[in-house]
Amino acid sequence: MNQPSYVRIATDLRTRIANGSLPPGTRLPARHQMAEEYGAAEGVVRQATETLVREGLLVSRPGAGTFVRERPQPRQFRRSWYYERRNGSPFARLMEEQGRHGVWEHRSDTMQAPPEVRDRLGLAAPDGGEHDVMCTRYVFRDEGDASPWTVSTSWEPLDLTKGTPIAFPEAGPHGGLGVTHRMAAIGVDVDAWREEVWARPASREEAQQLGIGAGSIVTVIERAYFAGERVVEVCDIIVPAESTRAVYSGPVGEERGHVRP
Amino acid sequence: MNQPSYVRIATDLRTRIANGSLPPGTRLPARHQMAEEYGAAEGVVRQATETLVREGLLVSRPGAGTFVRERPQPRQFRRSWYYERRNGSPFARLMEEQGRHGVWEHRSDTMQAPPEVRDRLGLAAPDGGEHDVMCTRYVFRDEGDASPWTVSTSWEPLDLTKGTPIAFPEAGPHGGLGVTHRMAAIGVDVDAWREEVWARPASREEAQQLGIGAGSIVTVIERAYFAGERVVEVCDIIVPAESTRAVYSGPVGEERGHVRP
DNA sequence: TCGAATTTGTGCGTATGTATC
DNA sequence: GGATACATACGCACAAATTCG
Repeated sequence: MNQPSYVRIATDLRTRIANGSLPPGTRLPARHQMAEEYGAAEGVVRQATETLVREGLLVSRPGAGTFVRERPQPRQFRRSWYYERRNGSPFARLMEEQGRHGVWEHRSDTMQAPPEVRDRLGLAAPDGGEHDVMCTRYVFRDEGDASPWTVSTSWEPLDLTKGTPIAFPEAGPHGGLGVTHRMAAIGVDVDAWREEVWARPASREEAQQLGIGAGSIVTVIERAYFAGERVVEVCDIIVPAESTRAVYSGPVGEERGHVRP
Repeated sequence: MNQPSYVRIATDLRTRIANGSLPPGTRLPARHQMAEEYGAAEGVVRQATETLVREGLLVSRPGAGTFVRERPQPRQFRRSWYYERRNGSPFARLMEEQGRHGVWEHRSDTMQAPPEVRDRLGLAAPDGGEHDVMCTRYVFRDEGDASPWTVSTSWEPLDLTKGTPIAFPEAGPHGGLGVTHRMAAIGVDVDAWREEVWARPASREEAQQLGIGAGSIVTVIERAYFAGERVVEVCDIIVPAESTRAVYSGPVGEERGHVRP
């Protein structure tokens, strides 16, 4: 079975990265040079390196070169159900558990929810152009780390929070605390969560924000928090797929309620 | 802001697919024809269609053409913690809940566990070439559906199951039942599970098995079942990322134990 | 500081092999 | 078997970013 050249080259590079003969940070020879070394055309080498860029093993920077990626310690993004109802920020807590120090930036704006978010929040049809959600964008980082852990976007319905001290998630007396904490402060009892996990190629903007190669893969976690039947928050959590694993765990046993279809 | 041609073409195709003017099953014009229509080179059109193939929107078949993908109903792969400890096969049950009918093929072999599996199962160093795990490969399908939901590979340590009626997961009186059921039959009390979720480009073989385009993305779910501190099964579950979402949900509350780091 | 060399990203055109119809 | 279409491969050119003397 004869493999295409670009697959052979990709495999060769992959093994040389794996066995350490191409350590992180190494700059690969230029395209034309590798083409000569492998006895192949430049386009073929390009296909091979693009493959490894999508796999997260290489990064290319125009004008600079193609580099073996500095692999951050494998990141564990624990998503366990027992997390909330504790003090402090959930992300800060997650990082502390791994001996890291979490920091983040955010920006909150009111807006009219786009149709897809509307649907997830169970909002009625829009009333003219009126703003009906608080949208907050986050970038979460480990203080010592160059590239962020995740970029996230959260939406909360204004009919719940407008005029309350928690309307802005990161401001006021409960600023920066978890959703369940903040909601409890206005008498909303968050009793369940639900997350849908999938993956897709990163957009150009996401790849840049997360410091990953163009076209590489992001894991998408779509979270919802519930108070009874009411959805009180939804959030899109975007993480680089090749360096971060979402970890779920729990007991084996009978159904105990609090599960959303 | 001037975008590259292949991005423009990809965006154009994406919107035409989204708004229904290129319905599922449509065959796109041949590359050389599209190149003429867009006033671009063939290579550029190829870049554009390859992008959409990776996104799961197109499939190309050599000699036949490039087609808008028949989008299966969005698949929900529920992974909730309360699933087990019920009668029947977990997959059959999952499908029933969605009004489908699950079927599957399998093949079991004893083998010596590869290092990575060894590590996950907590096995000691290999003893010569002796077989120490039962490896079972599955293909799970919806009876009415062309492409499988998932291909999975399960490993169970033989020092637990060898010589017992459950040594072959799909044979004997407990064949086809869930891991917790089968283990209970030999007195092993499975009390916790843990899943790591991430994603990567599909291998050629996986893409073919799952009926997705070359280079498109698979979600990987690495599952472990625990009996106390002992890992009694590990399983790699591979699903097409663009059509399947892993769904986790649970209550909000305090830690209740049964969680594995 | 600036300019020259280098490198990637993008684009063009062509040719051949192989699968499909 | 012939026509068609994609996969692979070759080679070239230019713009933009980066590097380095």
